Amino acid sequence: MPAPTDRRYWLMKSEPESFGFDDLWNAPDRTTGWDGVRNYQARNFMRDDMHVGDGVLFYHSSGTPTGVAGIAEVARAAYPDPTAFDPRDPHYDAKSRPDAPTWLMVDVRAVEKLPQFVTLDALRAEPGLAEMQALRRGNRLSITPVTAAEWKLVRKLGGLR
DNA sequence: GCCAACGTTGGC
DNA sequence: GCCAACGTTGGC
Repeated sequence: MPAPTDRRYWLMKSEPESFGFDDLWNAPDRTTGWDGVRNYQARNFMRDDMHVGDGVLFYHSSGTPTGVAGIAEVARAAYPDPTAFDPRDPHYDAKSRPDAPTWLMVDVRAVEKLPQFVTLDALRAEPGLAEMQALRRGNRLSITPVTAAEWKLVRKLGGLR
């Protein structure tokens, strides 16, 4: 674990129809590999800024409702995403090679269930979250940084202290 | 280096 | 299903 002051926070999006927070909670070791990221900004966050122990807001996108469903953490730092090497995989990318991987992934572990699901409406209604990157208009990044203040507020909205 | 076309994301 | 927003691609 990094020192508390080094800990960073993230919001990571997943579509609950394919993999939701409950799926993570029920997974072996409550952990899964976050594969399939094919966006350079998101990759760079994983490669350059994510550390084991960082906090993760597990966000359900395209769900009913959308919002933060649970608390997770980074369980393994960035490593090559093998789905990019498999021609049969929907996330296959010929330009990513095992000797020079383009795409990376991290492992994420569920840590706490939220007593209350934090809907997108609830996030938008909170003045302290007005600047949160994931809420900015037109944002499509699947991984975005969250400040320590935003992290605390979202936890509080979810019924945690 | 510009920029139009295209594909994808994600809220509604 | 629609569509705004945005990243990527590729012709020039």
